[in-house]
Amino acid sequence: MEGEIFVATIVDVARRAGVSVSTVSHVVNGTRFVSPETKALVQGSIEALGFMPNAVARSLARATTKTVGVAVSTSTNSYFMDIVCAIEQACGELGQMVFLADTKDDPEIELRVVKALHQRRVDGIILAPSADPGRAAIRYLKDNQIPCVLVDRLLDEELDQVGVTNEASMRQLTEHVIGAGHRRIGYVAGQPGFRTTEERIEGYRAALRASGLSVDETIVTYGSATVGDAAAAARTLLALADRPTAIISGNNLATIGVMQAIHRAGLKVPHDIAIAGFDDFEWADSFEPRLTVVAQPCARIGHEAANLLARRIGNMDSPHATLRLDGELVIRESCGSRILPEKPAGAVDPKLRI
Amino acid sequence: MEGEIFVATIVDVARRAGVSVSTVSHVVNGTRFVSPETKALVQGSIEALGFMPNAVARSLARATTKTVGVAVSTSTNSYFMDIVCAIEQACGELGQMVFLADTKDDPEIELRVVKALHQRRVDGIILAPSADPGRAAIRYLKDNQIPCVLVDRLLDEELDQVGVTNEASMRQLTEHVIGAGHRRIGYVAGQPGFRTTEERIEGYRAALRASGLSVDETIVTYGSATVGDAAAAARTLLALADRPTAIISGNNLATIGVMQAIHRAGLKVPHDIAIAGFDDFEWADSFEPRLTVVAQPCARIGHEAANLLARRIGNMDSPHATLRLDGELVIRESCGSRILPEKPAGAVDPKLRI
DNA sequence: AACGCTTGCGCAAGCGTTTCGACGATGTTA
DNA sequence: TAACATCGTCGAAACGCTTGCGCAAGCGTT
Repeated sequence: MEGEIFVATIVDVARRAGVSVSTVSHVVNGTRFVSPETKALVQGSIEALGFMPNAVARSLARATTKTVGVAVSTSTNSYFMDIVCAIEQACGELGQMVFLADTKDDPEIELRVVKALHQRRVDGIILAPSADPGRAAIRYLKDNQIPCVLVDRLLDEELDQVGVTNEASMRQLTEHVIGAGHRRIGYVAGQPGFRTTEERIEGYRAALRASGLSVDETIVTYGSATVGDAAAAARTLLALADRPTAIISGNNLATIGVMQAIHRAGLKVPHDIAIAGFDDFEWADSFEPRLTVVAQPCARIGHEAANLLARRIGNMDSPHATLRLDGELVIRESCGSRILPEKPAGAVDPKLRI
Repeated sequence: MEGEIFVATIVDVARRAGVSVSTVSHVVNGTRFVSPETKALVQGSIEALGFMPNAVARSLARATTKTVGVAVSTSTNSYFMDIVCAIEQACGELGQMVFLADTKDDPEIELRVVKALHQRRVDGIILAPSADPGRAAIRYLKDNQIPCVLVDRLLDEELDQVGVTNEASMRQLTEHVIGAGHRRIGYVAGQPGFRTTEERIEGYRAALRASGLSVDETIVTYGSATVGDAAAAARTLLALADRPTAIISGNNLATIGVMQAIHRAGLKVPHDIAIAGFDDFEWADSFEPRLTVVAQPCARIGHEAANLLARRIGNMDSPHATLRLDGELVIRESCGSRILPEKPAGAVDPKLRI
């Protein structure tokens, strides 16, 4: 092996080209006119030495890192990874790299990673905030004027945020279940403590009320953080004397948990019980029960978040935006019927994959 | 809004404490003895100013960033995200942050992101190499002596690598299928061009041969990069006059594709056809067909990769290691029988979730 | 011929740390 | 009491880049 690898610096390039360091910098960045001859000289030198500007030195000098931090709970919710990928993609197009950090949905860890990101001088942070009553991380971000955008779990804060129309989407989903003939519909919520979770429950309630159904609080379970929690919640629902004829789940984890309970109970979907949930799965088309769900536009969420952040980085006092993207009802067979949602006759929504 | 937020630097801290900058540095880093009084003084000053060392300046001075890059194909294979999360976790414990970069399994992009990572002066890179015949990215890594470890797709290179025992695991899976009574077993491989893919096929072949079965190359399809590809491959298998009675898939994407084709064909698993695949799914326990698979130890893969990288960063000429971790056969019901793999009588492997 | 403008580039002061060498003020020994 | 370690601290040179300022040469005016 060669002992120490030589990595060329800008002064090596300058020396070899017989020009000043600043000239090299200017040709590298195109920040000033340089005569074609000199430019060629410099480029030749760069080529010859395999020079590649040291990004950390550049960051120090420019006071910007072209880096954003993404702090989400990777473990608890696989759907975040779809968003993360979209963010990565969008950031790449904006010339940014992304730091991935796991909050584990723990306020303490959340604060820690936000600080770590700040210490690394990221240009901005995209955060799926944890259920922290003290909102320590948020406060930290605001106190330090760190550009940031919140995803998924929206807050009543003056911040950029992007999420989905939880209430409307869940309402639509619930209405579909009602339309399939169900009158006694249980609910297994996602992680407790989030507005997202509340809004979805609210959508569920609203749909019930709008259909003249009363909401029986004994069959809505508030918040399960894991698949196991959801399974347990569903189990109690299934053990009820007058068990619900349908269960709606508040997110992908809850859906899996509910199905686990149903499976263990030896029940068949949709014959014995109907189910529907928030969040779609790539495999949902080919496995039984074929889930009827509302799908979140993960790609768009990530994209919008990245772009909002870029805007905020560009201008710290542009107005704050909060985007609500629509979920998409994907009707399959887990509710027992293949009824279309009410629509102007004949107009089959093309977005509606049946 | 306050106009410009003040962020304290080390000189602010020093000034306020009435000591030199170097002393502050030494108390921050514990790099030299400082008298208790002075230390207290400095710490008070740090506290008061909310000082937090600028990581980019530190990186420049120390010539190390405490950052590793993870370059994988996020889009094509969700299982990578499990590995990424494990890497993130392990790196966190090692005091490293991780840059996430998507290679899209495109050699050109791969090289680009590796260069970008290098430009950012990451301490090391964990790479799931693309199917690049020229191995440009690998060459770049070696030429520049960048500490790196390869995951999943192993190469015949002098590098640290971690993957699974593809051949043995697939052989075990195939033997299980054979044990379930199948004699005509189709194969739908994962992404073409990877050793991983080849090894799995080889395991499948070996199992067939070991059981005295001949391998009919007309029912092994080599490589499908996407769910759609796999579905198409499976479709042709299903259209055969003497269609296989079982299909084995080479990775999670292929599994979904195969199931898609089976579902579209109106076939029932395992009644009409059996299936088994590489890669497990969190939901596999509760959805039909309940897939029999070999599960990869993603968490361990990520963990080992991170630790190998840390070792390599610490010592550029420690010997190269390539780790092969065992997959775990998870027998469910998609092969039509609930036969246990051959084991010493009575000894039911506890690792074997049935 | 003196003047001023443009053009293309170099100088050097940052950016916020780390770290090596040195330097007084003590305490120890001869 | 002089010579000498030891101890705690400080000064300053890196690290590799950016960028404001200014300079010299070349040009066109009067």
